[in-house]
Amino acid sequence: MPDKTAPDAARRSQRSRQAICEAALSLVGETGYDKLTIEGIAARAGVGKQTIYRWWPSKGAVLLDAFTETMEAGEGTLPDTGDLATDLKAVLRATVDEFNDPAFQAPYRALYVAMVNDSEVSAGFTSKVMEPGTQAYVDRIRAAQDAGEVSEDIDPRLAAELILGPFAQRWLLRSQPLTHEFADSLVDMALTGLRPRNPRA
Amino acid sequence: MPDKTAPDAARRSQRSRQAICEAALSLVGETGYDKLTIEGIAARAGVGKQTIYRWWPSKGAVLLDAFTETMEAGEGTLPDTGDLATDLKAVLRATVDEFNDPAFQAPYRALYVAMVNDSEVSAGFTSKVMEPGTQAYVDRIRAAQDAGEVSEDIDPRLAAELILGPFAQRWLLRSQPLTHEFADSLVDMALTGLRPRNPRA
Amino acid sequence: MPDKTAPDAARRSQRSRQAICEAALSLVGETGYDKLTIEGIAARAGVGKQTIYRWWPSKGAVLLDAFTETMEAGEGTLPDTGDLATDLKAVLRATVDEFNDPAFQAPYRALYVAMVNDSEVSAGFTSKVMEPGTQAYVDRIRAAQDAGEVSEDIDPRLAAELILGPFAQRWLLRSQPLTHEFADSLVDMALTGLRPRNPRA
Amino acid sequence: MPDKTAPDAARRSQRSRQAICEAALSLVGETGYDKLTIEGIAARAGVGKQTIYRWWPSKGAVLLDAFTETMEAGEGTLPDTGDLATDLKAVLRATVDEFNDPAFQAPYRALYVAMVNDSEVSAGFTSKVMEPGTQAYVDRIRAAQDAGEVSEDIDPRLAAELILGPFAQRWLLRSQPLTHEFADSLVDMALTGLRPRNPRA
DNA sequence: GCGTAACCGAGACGGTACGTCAAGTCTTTGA
DNA sequence: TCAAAGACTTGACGTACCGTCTCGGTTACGC
Repeated sequence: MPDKTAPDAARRSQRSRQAICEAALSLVGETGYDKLTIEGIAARAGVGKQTIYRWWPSKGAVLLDAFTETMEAGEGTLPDTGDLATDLKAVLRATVDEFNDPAFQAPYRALYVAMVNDSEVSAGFTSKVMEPGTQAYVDRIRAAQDAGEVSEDIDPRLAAELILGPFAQRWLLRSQPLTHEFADSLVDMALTGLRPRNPRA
Repeated sequence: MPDKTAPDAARRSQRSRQAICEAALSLVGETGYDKLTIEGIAARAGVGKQTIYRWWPSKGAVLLDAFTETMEAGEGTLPDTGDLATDLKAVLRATVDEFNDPAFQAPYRALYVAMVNDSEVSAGFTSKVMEPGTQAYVDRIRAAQDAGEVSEDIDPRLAAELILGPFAQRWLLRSQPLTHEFADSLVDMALTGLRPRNPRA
Repeated sequence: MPDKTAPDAARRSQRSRQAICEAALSLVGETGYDKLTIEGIAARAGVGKQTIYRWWPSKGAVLLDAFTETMEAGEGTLPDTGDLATDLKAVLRATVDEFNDPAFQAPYRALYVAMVNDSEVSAGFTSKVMEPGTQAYVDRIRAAQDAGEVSEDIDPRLAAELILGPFAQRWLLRSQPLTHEFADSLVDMALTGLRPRNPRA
Repeated sequence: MPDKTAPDAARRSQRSRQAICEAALSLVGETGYDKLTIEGIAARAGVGKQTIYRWWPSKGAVLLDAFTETMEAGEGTLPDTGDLATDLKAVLRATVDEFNDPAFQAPYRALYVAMVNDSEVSAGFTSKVMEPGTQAYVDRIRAAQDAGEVSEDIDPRLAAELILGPFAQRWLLRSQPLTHEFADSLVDMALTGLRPRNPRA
């Protein structure tokens, strides 16, 4: 006996689910996160509001689902040419281009908002969107460690954050433009560190 | 060139302004950003709604004003004991504690949301809130350069971002807890970089 | 051809409609027409504002509906004792009493205001409220014509107005009190006219 | 002990008074009574709101003042050609034309609303606007009594109402158009009455 | 001829109500 | 049988005015 007349997932209409996700993505691109409404999504999807409320707890959750759907085929690995700096720069430059594309930026920024507000969404976003990307960095760095290109005693995850954190911040704050030069400098600095290579001695 | 019959700032009631800022801060702490309403602020402040709309364009702007007011006395400099790592760790540990304090965290997180949504707020937030803090790091790092503790050819601002970016990211994503250990590791890694200090030694 | 995605009248909640009408009538009696507010009606009726806006275009229209509802059972005929003067006086005296009753007067006066302002309401008021009452007079006068008591060449409708018009004006203007004597005199004068019965000749 | 620090009428600005009256009349013609606002009048007149509140208790009172001002030169008498019917018809036809003029109709209708709502205005309206007009009818009818044209035992004031009441009613209700034919019929019927002139002849 | 007391314009203030929009719940209807 | 359609209550939105108040400035009177 279900506690709350739980919906029967088996009978779920895939057509509706699809339409709702598409509507949510296209609307958030047009109007931004906080003008995104359940009513609007329902109307655009040609669906009753209840169909949304039945399956998602909040508009943030809808957005998260919609977003993850578009990136099913996450390319989980970074290239490995043997030179870590080159590989990281290549990937980060591509990411720069992606985050400068308005069509991609709008829903991503919306998700960020949804996430900061709602720790439910936060968990999903972290594990489904952020984690795969980060893990690819971690793997590549670990490979570099095995090749002796990176010091053994550093934590690869923290190292990944050292690169991705400043990148994300600059994108969020819009404080300075995201450029390829920025990507390159960031990688270089992360690899080298602040301290002089050959201290006095 | 008057934009729209601008209100006369000279006649502005300081009592109201104060009350509105306080109400905004206390409410955002209680209910979170997206349950924060202009009506609620007006009611709590004992003020007509129009008095808010007259002086601020959005609730994000109110929040920004309210927040900046509490940090007028920005501590603009970092300590300088001569050892950069020690100084950065000390400050970052203090920041960790601050960002773990729920009373501080709520309005700050709210501001982040306001900012990601609204590039108007974004600019104000960056220049009034982020910039002073970042600048203190920049100054300290430049001092370290003068002392020969940091390589001459790095950009101090980018270096500051290298530390603050990962920190902000971890706080926003709630992916892992903010601890003193994290602060220390972050500083160490930023100073040293990923590459082995003494390659092939 | 529905103008604007017209609501589906079949699904209309009769409970809400009833409550709104009752609330409107009781409130207008307490506060007068221009202190009557949609918000007040909604609150008193325990109903959302939107439920009012969905079905009525203005507070005048609500009032008109509410008022007509109370007089569904319009007694459409005047007594006919064979003596027109007697019958008219009897009815007009009753009307005097009715219009001196504050409980009746308030909403009626309010409707007058709504009507003078708004020709939409004006038409409804005329056809649903005024017309039935006037028609009863017309019928009785026509009967009197058939009985030879009233001249054949007068227009019964104009005759009805000859009696009701002065009555309504005195009520509206509050210039002099509405009394039974006034009713009697009015009927007498309307029947006899100003001219001497037996002119010189 | 002054009740409310009454303003000093001697120092009143006639320029402002004039401007307010003109603004009130022109605005009520453009927007109707209930869209007429004190703020609007003040703005149009180039006057502070307080200047209105200082001298008038309500917008109805302003309107009444404004209206009476335009009819200072009240034509206090009806023509007397010796034939009452002719004279009454002439005047009533002129009144028909006046009340069909939109420029005149709008403020007059507005005043009616103000009056039905507010018994303060009602008294002023009756005595300053209605009374002079009615009195002219009363005088003319009394003259006709002296000339033997009208029965001695009728009340001239009631007689005046017998004509003016139906006229006002038809104008207010917009139930049927105001025409010269209506004016003529009304006068004829009022003079003759409903009963046959020569019963049983 | 010089305060000084008023009215004046302007408009900010704490409020109320507007008419709209959307949230989230509940009921009716059709396939 | 359940999804759609959509009416319902609730409540915030941003706007328009309310009537009160305070601000300089400008008369115009009384000393």
